[in-house]
Amino acid sequence: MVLPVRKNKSPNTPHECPLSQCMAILGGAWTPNVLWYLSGGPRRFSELQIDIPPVSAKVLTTRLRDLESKGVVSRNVKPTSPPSVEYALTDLGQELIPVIEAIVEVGHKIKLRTE
Amino acid sequence: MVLPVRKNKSPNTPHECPLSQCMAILGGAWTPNVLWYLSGGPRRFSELQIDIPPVSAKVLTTRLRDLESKGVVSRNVKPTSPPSVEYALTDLGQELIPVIEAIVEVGHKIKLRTE
DNA sequence: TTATAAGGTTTCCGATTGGTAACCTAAAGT
DNA sequence: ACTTTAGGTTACCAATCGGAAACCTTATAA
Repeated sequence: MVLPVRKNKSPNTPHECPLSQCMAILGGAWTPNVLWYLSGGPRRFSELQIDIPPVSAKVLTTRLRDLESKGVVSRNVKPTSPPSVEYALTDLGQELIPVIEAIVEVGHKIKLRTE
Repeated sequence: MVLPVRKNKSPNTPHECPLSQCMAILGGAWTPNVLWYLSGGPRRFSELQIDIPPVSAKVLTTRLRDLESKGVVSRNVKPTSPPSVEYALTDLGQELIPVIEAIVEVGHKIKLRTE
């Protein structure tokens, strides 16, 4: 007795995979963390380093540049001395907040299970 | 004029980072896709391969094993010949659905912007 | 005049990923 | 006798990732 493969599509068939679209943004190391901290308001480079101690300067720079090029984060150089740079979520970035919140919420539930 | 670093914590301070907890689950390649298709009901190995054509057998196996060990997915071998194996979301896995849905929704919005 | 600050960049390197392709088992169909 | 099927496993390989540490600039403060 051989089970036939159900050739029908799964009920959930994304149209050209929005999942991958979005995960391309969230994918890199520390990306969700950066977005989370920025969701609390604009934040400077050195402040993000304090918020997320394990992130290296190299990776933090890379992430912020990536997010900027994707239109998720804005970069604002203030004419102080030495110049300070403030990062903030763009409108598109704001749209990601529900995702981050959902992730955080599940993270809590997972903790409750493992404890 | 030197800007003082705001030493206060960001308003959003996760308590021992549920973000990382959850991202540890969602992190691997194709993981969100697998969860998405499983959210439509139980699905067999070969069916998932059809659902997600670019995933290799090796990676799909790895993902499913990972998810199983994390209690997100259940594995059920049916006594057919050759044996067929059905994967399904556990209760914990169900809790991830809102996250996946949030990701999909943002994916759509991103598409609208880039078009 | 030397140090410090902010916000990086660059180089080097090892670890982790993920892909390809070959292989495996046992039973059932042809 | 041979092939197909389901669900993998294994070995090998190249690319990518991310961490550590050193370095850079320019203006002000000590």
